[in-house]
Amino acid sequence: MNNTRFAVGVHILSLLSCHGEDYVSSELIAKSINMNPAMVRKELGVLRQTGLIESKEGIGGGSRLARKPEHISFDEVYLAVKEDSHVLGLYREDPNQQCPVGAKINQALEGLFQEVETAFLLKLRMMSLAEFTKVFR
Amino acid sequence: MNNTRFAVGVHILSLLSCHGEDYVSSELIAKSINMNPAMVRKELGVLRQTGLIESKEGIGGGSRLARKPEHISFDEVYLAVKEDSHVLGLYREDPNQQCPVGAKINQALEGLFQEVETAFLLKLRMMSLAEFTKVFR
DNA sequence: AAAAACTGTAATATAAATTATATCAGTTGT
DNA sequence: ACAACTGATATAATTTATATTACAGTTTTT
Repeated sequence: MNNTRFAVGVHILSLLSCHGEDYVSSELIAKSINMNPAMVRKELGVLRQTGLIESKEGIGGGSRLARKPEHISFDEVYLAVKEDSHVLGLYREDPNQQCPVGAKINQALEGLFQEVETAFLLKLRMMSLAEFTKVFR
Repeated sequence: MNNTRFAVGVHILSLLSCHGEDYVSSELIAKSINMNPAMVRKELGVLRQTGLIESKEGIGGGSRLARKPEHISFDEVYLAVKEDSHVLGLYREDPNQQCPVGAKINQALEGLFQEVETAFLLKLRMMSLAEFTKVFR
């Protein structure tokens, strides 16, 4: 995760949260983030697919939260944007199988990564969008 | 963290752990990881600066653990390799200060990131190199 | 004291990931 | 029919990560 996607996701959801049930255009969102509207729409697509937001086309269209911010937690946001990345990064592709460590390192790392990610998600699950957006009011 | 540095760090430390008090050359390490020796030495430099390993130049030289693996935990490894990256990624550089959300988002994200990272490090601190390397024996 | 086996570091090149921009067809309200 | 939107795609620019090469400096051995 060496990108801004989680930050962007949270920014988007915070904005939508602040706009209640109104639909917010990608252009308005883009201006707030200072980001290209096309990229915002791409990220909106991801959030929509995970069921966090809903969008409407045409005049007066845009996006809004699919649920109350009380019921949106950050683990969902993370899972939506993480794709195949990992909190602890990547593995090396082909460690030396002749070496006792090289032969088993990736399997061992996978276990470690899994365990850490589980704890990590548990922490994120405890944090809601509603709680987070209090700062903006 | 969209790189292999944590994995590489753990791989190096595991190898050293398996070699007890012997010095292990960067070339041997590089072969195990399947990585260029110069890059390995660069990473060794980072681990050395954090006090996790010690190195010796010249013939018969190389690196070894500075402490027993029982006393090396993964939060140290993470802190050594993370540099300025963050578990949850990066912030956007200049959100719109005219927007109530844009004006405060980075400050709010910083709090969130901090809290998550603290929990994350706590989890890593509970995992020792000694425990991890059991798989290799 | 010279050779050999190492490290430490820097410079440069290549590859991959991230972000930006431009474009346009399709939808919906007026 | 027009205007304000979304959704999607293609392409470019930028940044980050990885690889490679080279060489001066250190330490042991002969």
